[in-house]
Amino acid sequence: RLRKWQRRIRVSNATERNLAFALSELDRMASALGLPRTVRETAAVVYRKAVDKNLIRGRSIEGVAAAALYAACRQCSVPRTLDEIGEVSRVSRKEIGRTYRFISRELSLKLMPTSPIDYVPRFCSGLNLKGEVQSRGVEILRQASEKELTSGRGPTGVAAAAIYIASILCGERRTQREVADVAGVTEVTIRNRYKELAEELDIEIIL
Amino acid sequence: MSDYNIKIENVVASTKLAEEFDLTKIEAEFEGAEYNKQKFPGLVYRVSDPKAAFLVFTSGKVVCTGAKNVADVHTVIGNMAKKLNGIGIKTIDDPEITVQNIVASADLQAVLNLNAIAIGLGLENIEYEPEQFPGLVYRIDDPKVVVLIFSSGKLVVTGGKSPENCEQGVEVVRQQLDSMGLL
DNA sequence: AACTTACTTTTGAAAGC
DNA sequence: GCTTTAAAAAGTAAGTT
Repeated sequence: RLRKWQRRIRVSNATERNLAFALSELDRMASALGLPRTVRETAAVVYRKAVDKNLIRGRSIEGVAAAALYAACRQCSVPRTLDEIGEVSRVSRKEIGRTYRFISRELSLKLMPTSPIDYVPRFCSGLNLKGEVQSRGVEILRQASEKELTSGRGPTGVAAAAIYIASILCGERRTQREVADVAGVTEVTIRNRYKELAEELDIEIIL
Repeated sequence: MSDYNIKIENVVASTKLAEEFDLTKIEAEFEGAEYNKQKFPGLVYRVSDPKAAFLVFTSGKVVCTGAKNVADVHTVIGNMAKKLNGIGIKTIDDPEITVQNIVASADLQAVLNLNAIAIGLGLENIEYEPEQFPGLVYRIDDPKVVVLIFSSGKLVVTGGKSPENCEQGVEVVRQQLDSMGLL
């Protein structure tokens, strides 16, 4: 009888300790990424649901925490790439992606892939671009989506290309190198995407 | 009629050619054979007749990959047995060959909206993470196969045990997309 | 900017860590 | 889970020329 009690207390302590560690991990990563409180809370909710469904078995707390944060960012429409989450996590991008798919399916998160539009505000502020450029970029992305120019392409690359074009159209030109750096893609990718967008959307770019 | 250009790209099969193998001896006798026990427990051997690659194990079991059709699998395994006999290694007469996996490609000849397909097939039934990979992953239970769907309309069907499984997989996808008006 | 090479995803068996 | 094999799809990346 007493043994059973002690065991429960021990398990309870371990569970609480793990939860506390996970929450501090979430806080640490969220702080490093400068994420708002709402995202941290969303991530905590996702993590707790994963715990309630025993999804941590065979997985590291760090991995599930990172995956929960990745999912939370997407749910809150302030996406971070797996690479960005990976940079502040001690778990590899590959495992975060794998864990994300697992908890996403098990918790039925049903998240649509990230829209390039969701990256526009962050990328534009990183490039010190005004709201006008953001609006232009978003408009270009809306048209791109309608003309099937985003299927299968990386959201960050498409967003970067749209911003690159918008910055030129608004007379606030940023170089491909600058846009590539804030978006975390290569100049080659921006070149490929922006040429495709300009061509299909009949946008004339005068350099 | 409708031609989806279904093409088998790779066939993986397994069999047992002997009760045991001396991989070190085979490595010494077979030109190009690679065997690093600490790296991988099997010996790797490539042939170009019909092109294929073998993984040979000490247990006598063999895995054959890279063949372009089921007939070639039997051909290359037969050739392999003869080569082994050629260096004095006895092999089992009529080895039971099991096709474990077939990879095929196909083309629906239509540009696809993967976001719409993701919703149409149900987010809980698919995986589509363009940040990581450009194809949408669709797992089918009917013929138990996995289909990778690309925006170009090209498909990759894998996991099937027979060419028929692959064809059925393509047909299931075609029909589902068609019924949702996404083709 | 072109080329080439290479890695992402999926599948399956084998024997061992 | 990993290791090794092969193969396609399309996007992205990295190293050369």
